[in-house]
Amino acid sequence: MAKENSENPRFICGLHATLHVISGKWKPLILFFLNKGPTRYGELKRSVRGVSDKMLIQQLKELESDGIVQRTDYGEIPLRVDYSLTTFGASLVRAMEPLCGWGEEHEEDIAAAMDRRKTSRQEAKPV
Amino acid sequence: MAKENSENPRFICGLHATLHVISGKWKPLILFFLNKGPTRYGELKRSVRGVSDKMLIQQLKELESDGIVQRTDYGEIPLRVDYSLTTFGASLVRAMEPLCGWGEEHEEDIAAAMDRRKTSRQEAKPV
DNA sequence: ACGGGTACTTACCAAAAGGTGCATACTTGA
DNA sequence: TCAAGTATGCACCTTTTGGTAAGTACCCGT
Repeated sequence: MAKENSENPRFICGLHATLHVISGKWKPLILFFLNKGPTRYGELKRSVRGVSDKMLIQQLKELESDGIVQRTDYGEIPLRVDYSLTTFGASLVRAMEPLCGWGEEHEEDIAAAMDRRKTSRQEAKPV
Repeated sequence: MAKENSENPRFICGLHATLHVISGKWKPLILFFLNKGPTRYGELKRSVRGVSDKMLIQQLKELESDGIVQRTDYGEIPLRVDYSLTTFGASLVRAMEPLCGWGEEHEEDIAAAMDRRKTSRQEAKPV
């Protein structure tokens, strides 16, 4: 039942495919900052507040292996690496814009709904 | 460190917010089918192949609490319920379209990248 | 009365995602 | 030499998510 990926390794709709690329707790943030231009690892880490090294590296690697971001090692004496969007990545970011817009417009409703769910979960597990 | 949601309960960018609404293993699929029109529970279950009752109901409830879908109980003698997109939900689906398009165009690259990751994970844990 | 269909609900479990913190290897500045 | 900074790796653990399987309550046809 869990192995029917032999016949249809593809997705139901394109969104399904896209979500595999952009979902991950820090990916939208990373994409958001990289969209502003190439960013050094440490700089990125300071921008994406709250992310740990492990998570940042992990998500960057995934984005890299998906061809969304590009890692550049300058091979310089004091370690120097930066990350930037590939052309492919830039096209993704462009396609994401309407969804960003929608999210911005309805941020409050979404936040309210999230709070509602968070609250009821807390009520379910009191102590 | 994990409780800094007191000052900024909002999101970094709209995408961040949107992803909270559409991420969930079956949500894109559900949205995809509901976009075709109101659908009865059982019908939806048969459409979204492989989903269990628990998951389908759970995701529908979340979408409902987010105001994306609408549950209609016809109160008829043999139980009859259907689900449809709200106006809000329809606007979300519209905003999702470019991302769907991007996903469709690059389905193969995405699938290839996913396979690459799946394979290396299997190699890492042989037995 | 029984099997099957409707729309769920629940308890229990496994897998995936994410978090913490320490370790590396190499640097520069004090 | 010691601390601090660069970019990463790794082991371990918790949280979240998803899956399995069973049960409920109602109805219908046989």
